[in-house]
Amino acid sequence: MQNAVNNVSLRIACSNCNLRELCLPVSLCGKEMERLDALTSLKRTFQRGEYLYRSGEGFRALYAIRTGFFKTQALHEDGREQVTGFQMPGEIIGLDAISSDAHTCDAIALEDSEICEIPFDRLEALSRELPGLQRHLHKIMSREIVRDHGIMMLLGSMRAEERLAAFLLNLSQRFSARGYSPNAFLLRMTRQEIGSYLGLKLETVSRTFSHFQEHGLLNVKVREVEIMDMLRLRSFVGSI
Amino acid sequence: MQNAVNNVSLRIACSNCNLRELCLPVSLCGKEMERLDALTSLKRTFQRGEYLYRSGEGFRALYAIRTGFFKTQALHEDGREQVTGFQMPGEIIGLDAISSDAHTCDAIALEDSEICEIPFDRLEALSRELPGLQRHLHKIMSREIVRDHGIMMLLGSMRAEERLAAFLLNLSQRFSARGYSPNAFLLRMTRQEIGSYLGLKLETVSRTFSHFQEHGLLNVKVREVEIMDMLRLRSFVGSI
DNA sequence: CATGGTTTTTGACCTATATCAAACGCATTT
DNA sequence: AAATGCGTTTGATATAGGTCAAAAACCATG
Repeated sequence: MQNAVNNVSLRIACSNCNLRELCLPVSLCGKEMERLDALTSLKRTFQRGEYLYRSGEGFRALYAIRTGFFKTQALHEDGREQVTGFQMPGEIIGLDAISSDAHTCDAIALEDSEICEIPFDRLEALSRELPGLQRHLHKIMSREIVRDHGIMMLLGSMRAEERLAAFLLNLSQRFSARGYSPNAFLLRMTRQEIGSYLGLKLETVSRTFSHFQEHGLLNVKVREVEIMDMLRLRSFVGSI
Repeated sequence: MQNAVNNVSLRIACSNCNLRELCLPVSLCGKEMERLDALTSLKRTFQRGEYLYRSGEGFRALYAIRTGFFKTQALHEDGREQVTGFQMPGEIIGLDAISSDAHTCDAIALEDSEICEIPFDRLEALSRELPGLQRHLHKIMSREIVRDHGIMMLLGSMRAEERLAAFLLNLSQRFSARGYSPNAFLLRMTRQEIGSYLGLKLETVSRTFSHFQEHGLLNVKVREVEIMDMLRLRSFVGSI
């Protein structure tokens, strides 16, 4: 909602960023990492509700999330919007804009967040020199394609309970990879946003949470989720 | 279904391929195109029903479709399968495999087809030398991401009629870009495959075709489609 | 700590699409 | 020409999830 200009420049290098095992620098040696540092000097902070970019804006850079949480949403001309993803620290966002040199969706901070700007032409130039970086960039793009196929599968052939279970397990796994508990976490998004992402109405999301709670799979208290029975939740996904 | 080994090597270079404006060579000069030719010498033919690759197979190459028609499908462990795309000449397939060095879906010829194999490590090496090729490869991957977001939107928030209209308009536009009529074309896939792609059951696809025909939007005769009222069909997509 | 606005939950009812089933059409084989 | 088989169409019925509505919980603000 807001559009404040309280974006600060901070000096934190890839080489001592605690996300380097998840983010772009994967598999780079010290010397190479320094060169990546030189590209990614610009950090910016965003308050909850602020836009990182908007659909239609020119493409200049990819963004690595350092802290916080974002959502991306595509808008239909008729006003309908679809959440296409929720991004957390270490993930790269803006890849969709490469194809047309313009962003094709909005990226909005779901909580106060900090990003790291990666000018794309300089990233391309560096990746021509560093095969390891080049390969990793390709892997990141490919991973996004695989992720999208997973969501297509979810939207195309799963029932509401399976969708929500898959969503929660995915969040759990990503929190876990970042050193947080896989069993208890805070949802940063509304029921409406979860529903948009999963192709469900917010009431259905809410009801499905309640069902899971009734069956002892989860403890849900609005935004706080605790997974009580991970195995049974897993068996939900793809069990019919 | 079959797994014949009637794959022939043919000598057709990118430089004289009539798909060069759609495929990888976009924006390469003569000298550069020759170098790409050197990579893509292996062409193979596939009969209807043959697999180009299968989920789980090791990743070595991308494939450019020269003639024919393919589908890609992802399989769920429980046997459910979801068609993730239909590919036609000039399109590049196999991008999902980069992330894990293994294919994550099956690619199956829907009619007798011919592909052009592009060994990925050599493509990466060449794209380190040719910035134009590098950028184009990135655009191709990004375009795939944007395409997938479109399908997510379709699956997540459109009704059956909108989905089918969007699907037909997309085919129409792609046939048109290849010099074929945008108004009349042959469907290469079954109702079941269309349904899987659109998140609908085959009966719903069939009924929706019938509705469109009743309303004078289409003439459908099994696999032959003629679009009678393109504008009204367009107004269907995203009209509520 | 009262207020107003947003988000979530729950209930009652409705509809788009799924499911089940049968007939039909077209192509291939015998 | 009959038989076989797959894909398609159409009808009758069922249901998962949508819609509408109201209450409850939560959050930010003065």
